[in-house]
Amino acid sequence: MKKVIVGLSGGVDSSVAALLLKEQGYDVEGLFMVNWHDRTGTLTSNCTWEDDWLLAQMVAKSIDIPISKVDLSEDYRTRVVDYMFSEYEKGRTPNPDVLCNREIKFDVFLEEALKLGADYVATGHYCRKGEKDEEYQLLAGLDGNKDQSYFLCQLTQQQLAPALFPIGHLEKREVREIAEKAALPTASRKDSQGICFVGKVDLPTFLQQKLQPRKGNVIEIFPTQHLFNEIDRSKFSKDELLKLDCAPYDYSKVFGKKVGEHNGAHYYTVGQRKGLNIGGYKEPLFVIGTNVDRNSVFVGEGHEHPGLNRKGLFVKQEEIHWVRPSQKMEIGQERSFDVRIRYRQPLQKATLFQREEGLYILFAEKQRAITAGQFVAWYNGDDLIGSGVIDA
RNA sequence: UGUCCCAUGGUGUAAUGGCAGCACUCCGGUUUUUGGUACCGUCAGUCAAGGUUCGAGUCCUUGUGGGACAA
Repeated sequence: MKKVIVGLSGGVDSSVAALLLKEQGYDVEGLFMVNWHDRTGTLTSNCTWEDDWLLAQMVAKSIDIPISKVDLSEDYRTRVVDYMFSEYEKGRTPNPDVLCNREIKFDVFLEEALKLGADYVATGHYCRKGEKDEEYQLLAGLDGNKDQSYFLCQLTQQQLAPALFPIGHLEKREVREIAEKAALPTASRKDSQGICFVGKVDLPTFLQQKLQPRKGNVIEIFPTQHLFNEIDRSKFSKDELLKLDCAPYDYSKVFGKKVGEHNGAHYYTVGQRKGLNIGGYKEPLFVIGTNVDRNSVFVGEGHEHPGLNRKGLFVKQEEIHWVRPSQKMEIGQERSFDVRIRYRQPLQKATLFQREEGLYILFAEKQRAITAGQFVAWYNGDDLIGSGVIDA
């Protein structure tokens, strides 16, 4: 009998994953991860890992599987949280949960599970595993509303090999129903939110552990800025145009009007509306850029501000990751994909251009708030082909 | 100093003498395994003192504060 170790989190999804595997006849064991002890800046003070551990144990008992726990908080701190601070410090906006999957759940945790003699490792992610062209596929979950493949966009073939996603073909509603029928103690437990294992935090407060507040100016950039003028496209080569279309605007050298003050540019991210403390406008102000060296936050009025909507983005060569190595593009090649730049975003038509320095991604429609440090993932329909960190 | 104009939530603005409304901000909530977005909701105002009127944000007087022109 094949042995599967399930990452039981104390939530409904991993509970049902374990239950289904058990019903399918696997030798199932639960393994609970402790990744975070600190509560600094946490909003849900009553929601600590102890509660989750208790729930996970109750679930294990309920479906009659052994369970143990493993403390990975050391790795979580160095490989997820430190990365988070360092990215914010550089003025970029990281995605800790993508890192958590790559570095913890499908790395350290996976190793632990294999040490315990597991043939497979399962999680409660809404995504599916397939096989094609002699490699594993990471497929979107069938519940289009819950699809979590985006969070696994950095996994490798080696990480995918022992993985099982028992609930990827189900709708959230069905998962809850299964949990209810089996009377699992997690059946009606609220879905988790916020940074996984840390929870919902007030980000500026959380970041203040490492990043000191520093007063700086909020500067409004007007949509009439010459920066936004259409260029004469006949004067440039195709590759020059590609670079221009995929480059961010540089606001630090153009005229802008000081409209307020902030406590540190590194606390802000592109597309952000709340927290600027500036009123009196007809339409809301959005952050359209930050500069941590000058400690400036650049804002623009309204959803349609040209600085907020861009045609393309760039991923550095060393940041490109192919979930499906067979699909890797050659230098000079261009291909169409379905792309998203954030969780739950409907897939966007885009063309990828592989160049020596990296990947240029040009969208059919302008994209709102393209953010450095976030992940871009490209799909072929359901099939997550690759991903990378947005450089700019 | 003379004349004129203005004063409404934190901000920007509406209201023939007849229930002070809208937008932005803030705060709270919903959605969301990242940040962010979106959606819903609450709080909050007629510069001060008198007067006219059934009734004043609105008209009159004075004061206070700001702006413009004049020298």
